[in-house]
Amino acid sequence: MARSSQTELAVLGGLSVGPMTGYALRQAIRDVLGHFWRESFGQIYPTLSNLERQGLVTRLGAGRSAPYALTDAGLGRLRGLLAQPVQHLPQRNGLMLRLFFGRQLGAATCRQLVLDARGEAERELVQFVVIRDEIESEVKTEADHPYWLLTISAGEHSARATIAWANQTLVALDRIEGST
Amino acid sequence: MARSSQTELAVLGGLSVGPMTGYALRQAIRDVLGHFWRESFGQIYPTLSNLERQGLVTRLGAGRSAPYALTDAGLGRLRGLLAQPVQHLPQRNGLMLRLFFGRQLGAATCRQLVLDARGEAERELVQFVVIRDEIESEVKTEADHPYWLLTISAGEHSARATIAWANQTLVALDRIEGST
DNA sequence: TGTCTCATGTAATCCGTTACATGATTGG
DNA sequence: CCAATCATGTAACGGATTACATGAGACA
Repeated sequence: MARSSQTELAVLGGLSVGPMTGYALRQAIRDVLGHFWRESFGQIYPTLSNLERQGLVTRLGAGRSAPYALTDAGLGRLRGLLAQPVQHLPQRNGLMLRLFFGRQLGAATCRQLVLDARGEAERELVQFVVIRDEIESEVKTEADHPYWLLTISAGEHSARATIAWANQTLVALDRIEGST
Repeated sequence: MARSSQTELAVLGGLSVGPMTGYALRQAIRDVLGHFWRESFGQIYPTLSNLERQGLVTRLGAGRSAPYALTDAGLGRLRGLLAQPVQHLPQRNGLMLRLFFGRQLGAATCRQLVLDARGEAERELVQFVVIRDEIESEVKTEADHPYWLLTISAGEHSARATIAWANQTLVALDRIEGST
């Protein structure tokens, strides 16, 4: 699966929920998929043009703000892409890199980094509750909702793991600091 | 902090542990930092040449297999880079993207994806124990070790969180499957 | 009228992987 | 002497961000 298909997948998937403009699509990806996905305008618009040329999406009506919608062919392509093996992204974690070379950085600075990471995880956790409530309280319960909640749950598990690790790590850093 | 500095950081950091050839550096990054970092030859060699031109690293001896070593200036630069704010990488999680659009994929296929993810997390967990033992049993206990263990601990927390999430998710998928 | 948000696009640039090319060294 | 590993590099390509450019519509 070529890398480009990853963006195609996100775009087609977004439109499978409902017709949208490119602008709204980008907002939806940022707001709803933001915890595990991101796309920029520079990717979304060329991809949409591309998909339109292939007949996988079409614009509902004319004019600048006409939303894009999936065609039948587009839905087929989406299902094909979803069935492709998951691509393992090159993960790069700047925090871990700094901690690994933490001796050069000093225990005190490492502490601050870990505190920051814990704070961010705590804020995320709050966000997840908000999103979960939004999904569960939507008037029209979409068939997609149960799946969406699975990804929220993953975010919650991940955030809680980060917080637990951070607390342990702060203790460990105290020991390191004390022994120098 | 430019993106390129991220590779510089990893290279300088690697050499802060000890002199190495580019080849060995790549292996070390793959084997030791592999859980949260990756570099390819195409990045490492140009970066090393670059750093040598700037006098931040130097080769010990002549010849093809002469290892690179940090200079004093290089160590300074490393400390400077480490102190820069952590760069938030564009995270893209293909598994989550598929689950989010899981209705199009079908609950059974989603199940398999989650099973695969759990299996991988379990294998990682075993790996972490092996690495932890290696670090703790090294004859010469390096001052870096306590910091290395912090990153192993993060990996363990993350893997355990993935396993717990997967188990919950498998139950949830059964419910979804049952209700269709 | 002016400003904010909506909406679309493009060009420059950077980063990173992959594939290719080359040759030295080591061990069987 | 042959194969595998060590060791270094480069060129092509693709993907992604960023900044720039443009303009419509809403509303105050």
